[in-house]
Parts: sequence; structure tokens; C-alpha cells
Amino acid sequence: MQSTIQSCIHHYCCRDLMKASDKAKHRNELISSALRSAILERVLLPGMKLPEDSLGERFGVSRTLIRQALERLAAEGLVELRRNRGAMVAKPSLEEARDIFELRTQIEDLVISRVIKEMTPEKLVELEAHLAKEIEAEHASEPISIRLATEFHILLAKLAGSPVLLRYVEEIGYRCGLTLSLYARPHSTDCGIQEHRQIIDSLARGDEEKARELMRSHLTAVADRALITRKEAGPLVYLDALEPYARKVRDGQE
Amino acid sequence: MQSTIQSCIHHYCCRDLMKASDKAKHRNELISSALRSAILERVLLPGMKLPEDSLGERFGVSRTLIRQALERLAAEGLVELRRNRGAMVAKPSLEEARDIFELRTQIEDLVISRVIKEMTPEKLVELEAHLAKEIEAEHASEPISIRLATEFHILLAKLAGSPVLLRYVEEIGYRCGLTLSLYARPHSTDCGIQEHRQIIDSLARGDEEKARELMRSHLTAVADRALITRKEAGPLVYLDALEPYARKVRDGQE
DNA sequence: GGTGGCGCAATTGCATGCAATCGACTATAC
DNA sequence: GTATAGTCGATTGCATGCAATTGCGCCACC
Repeated sequence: MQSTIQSCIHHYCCRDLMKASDKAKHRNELISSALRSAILERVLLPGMKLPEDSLGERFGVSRTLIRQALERLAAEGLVELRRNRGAMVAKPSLEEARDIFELRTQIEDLVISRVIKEMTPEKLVELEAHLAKEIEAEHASEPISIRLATEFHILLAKLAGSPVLLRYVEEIGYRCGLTLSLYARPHSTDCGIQEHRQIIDSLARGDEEKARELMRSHLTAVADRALITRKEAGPLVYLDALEPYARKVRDGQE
Repeated sequence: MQSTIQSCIHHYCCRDLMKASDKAKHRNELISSALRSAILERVLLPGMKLPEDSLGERFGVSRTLIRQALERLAAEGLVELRRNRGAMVAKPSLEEARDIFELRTQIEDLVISRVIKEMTPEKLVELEAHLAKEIEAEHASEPISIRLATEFHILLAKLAGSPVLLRYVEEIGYRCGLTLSLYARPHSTDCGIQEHRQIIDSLARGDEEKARELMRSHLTAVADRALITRKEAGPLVYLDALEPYARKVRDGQE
């Protein structure tokens, strides 16, 4: 009796949705994604404490899942985890920030040279569409521009067609986003939409040398514009602004 | 009463060992390190199942810790984690293997240019010492040569003086080690000790161009030598050879 | 008034237990 | 004999509970 329903679901899954079940994410991944977004959108500021209990309550899950998410983010460098003293949003040092940008420059150089080898009209359309979103967000002066700018680079990595490359560009891009939120002036959203524009154009022309050069100077420019002085960390209290992120996870939305 | 002993230890720690307590690793990290070593030393072969229960029993801890370690290794790409179906040592595809080596080449290029800027006689001595270990291991034809070769590159990254760079070189180096164990002939331990020799010499001369060129050709050579045909995965049964690794963790050794 | 030790509250570290899920096996129908 | 449905054992997913650790405030003592 207890098994009939389950069996149906089970066999249904196995037969028709084999791939979907592989794609199904664990809940801890949903939570770490939510926290990642919150960090990149400056809802959680560097230095904020992230106690397992409160987070668990907010997300409607137990500390087990929260801890898994935090541990993951710590491995990515977005969160600092100190033994027996809890987690907090990472506060990368200026030197660390420079190192990350340097590494990013090096890696995205590879992205360009790969993406240009497999460029197609469809991919160009995708890039244009993303750029349009960036421009729109800038006009509305929405605070998600850092995230969108980061996602432009991630989209490039996706189009490069190497999952490995994508994974590292994502991770390093996120870390750069975090450092920007710590060091950059809040509304220096001139983070190079124009430069994204030029990169797309070079890719469209198939001009690899130019595209690589542009990407290199784009990234060093972003770093130079941003990494000047360190802003002091925001309030250490822990905000309710996290609620919308939690709601999405609780409702099982992406 | 219950608190006197604890307090003593506590205050002792706090006062005299502040740094040590920060350095103290969580047990899950010890476990993931142990598993990582086991994978790189071909004690755990690609495709082997890694059930939480058996591992927990062997390491003398609960499934909670094992799972954390596995999750970490999965994030690093050494382990594949399929929903509700457990973990196994990753079996990177040939294409993935190529991508990783390509990325590695790109990153280690940066390592060279940084390490050469901060080269000192002491660092050269360290490099020489490591090379000596490699040669020794080769003569004894010990099976840890893949690990040692990997650690040569990691040592370089350490000497580059960027924790961020070190972290990624480590991770990608480990993944390359894993792919080598899947694709390379077991005793092709000619994995370029001679080439390591030449790289050190170039670094000693301060010849950045040459060193970068050597590193690039070294890595592509390693990849080309190795990534030819795929060996079929070893037995899926799960070996007791893990015991020495487990013992170290249980005894609290590094 | 400053220094050093102790207890307490808050928080994490980890083990355990129960329910859900998966793959394999068996039985039944055609 | 093949194909489909149902069951079972093994294994993971997640919540909960208890013990250990940490930092802070309090008090004594110099």
C-alpha cells in the first residue's frame, strides 16, 4: 500500500525522466545558490555573521543543510569558516583581490580563444541578448548590475563549450564579484558595458587577437577602477533582507 | 567540576595557541585529504564506489563526516556524486581530461611569471630538494611518482606567494593526477623529471620566457603522452588498501 | 585600576534515527 | 519468451539531540 504510489512515481521517473532526475538538485545546492546570489547582490555584506540556526529557521530546513551550503561556499572562497566560531561572509584582503583578478585575466584569456573557435550566429544572439539586459539594468540603476556583469563573463565561458572551464570561471567570477562589493564604489556601475560591447564585436569579426587584448584590458580596468580603497564592512547584524531568497528555496523554485 | 578541566584546556588554547587553534583542521578535512591521497596514489581507482557506511566504519566516524568529505571532493571534481545513488571516484572523459590540461597550462603560465619575480636562493633549494625526491622515487620505481610530480607543480605555486593561485593549482593538479591515473600507462613514470630539471634551471637563470615556454611544452607533453586511450576501470569492489589512510586519520596524525 | 581565572550562554561538531529513493529481482500476464 | 508491474534490500537525504568548544562578562586578587 505504501509502496504503490511511490512505485508509480519511481518507475515514471526511471523510464521517462531519467535525465531529469539526474538534473534534480539537492536542496543544499539550492541553498548555497541562494546565499551566493544574496552575497553577490550585496544583501549579505562582507563580515556579516551567518549562524546556522537563524539561517536554518529562515530557509525552513535544519542546520545540516545550512552547514553543507556554508561549507560549499567556504570552499569557493565566498564565506569564511572559523572553527567553532561560525561562518561569515568573506572579507578578501586587497592583495587577495588583486591575485584573484590576475588569475581571472589569465583564465578568461583562454575562454576567449576557445569561444572564438566555436562561434556561431546563435551564440552571438545570446551574447547580444545578455548585453541588452545589462543595459536595461543600468538604466534602471538596479543594484544587480554587478551580478549581471559577472554573468556576462560566465555566459562567455558557457559558450566556450568546456564544463571544466565554465566551473572555474564561475567560481572565480563570483569571488571577483564579492571583492567588487567590498572595494568598489557602490554605483560605479560603469563596470564596462561599453567594453563588453567591444568584446562582442571583436568576437563577431572573428578577430581573436583583438578580443583577447580587449578582455585583458577590460579586466585590468575593472580591477584598477575598483581596487583602490577598502570600504569598511557593513553592520554585523544580520538582515531580514534575506527573506526573498529564502522564500524561493522554500517554495522549491529555482 | 565538569568545567575545571575544560576551562584549563580552553584558556590554555586561547592564550598560548591562538594560531594553532586557527590552524586546527576539522576532521572532515582530514578525511577528505586522506581520500584525496588515496585517489592520487591509485589506491582508489576511477569508478570505485564510495559508500558512506563502509567508509565511516573504516575511518571510525559517522556518515556525517564522510559525506562532508565526499561533498568536498565532488566539488573538486575528484568524486562523482549522483543523487540517491552514492559516490564514486570520478571517471573524467577524454574531452574533460584535455580541457583540464589546457586550463592547467594556462594557469601555470601565470605561476611561472609570478614565481620568477620573487625567486630567491632559498626557494631554489626547495625546488632542488623536491626534484631529488622525485628522482629517488623513480629509481625505487615507487607508485607515488604521479603524486610527487604533481607536488612539484604545487610547490611552484606555493613559491609564487599567492594563496589564491596555490588553491587553484592544487585543485587542478589533483584532477590532472586523477586523469593520468585513468589514462596513462601505469609505469610511464618518465613523466618529465628531465623537464622539471630544465624548468628549475631556467628559473635559476631568471629566464622568464624560456621557463614559460618549457612549462607549456612540459604540460602539453605530459598530456599527449598520457591521453591516448582509456584504460578500463578497475574492479568496482572496494578495497581494504584504504586502511593505512584511515589509520592516520583515526590516530589523529596528519 | 588593571590583570587573571572561572562560569555561563550561544554556537558549532558530530552521531544517530527514520523516511525516501534507487536498482535489482521476481512474478505474472500475454 | 518477452515485457511490464510490484517488492525488497541497500543506500542516501535530512532532522534532531547531545556533547564540546568558544567568547564574554563577572568576580577576586594583586
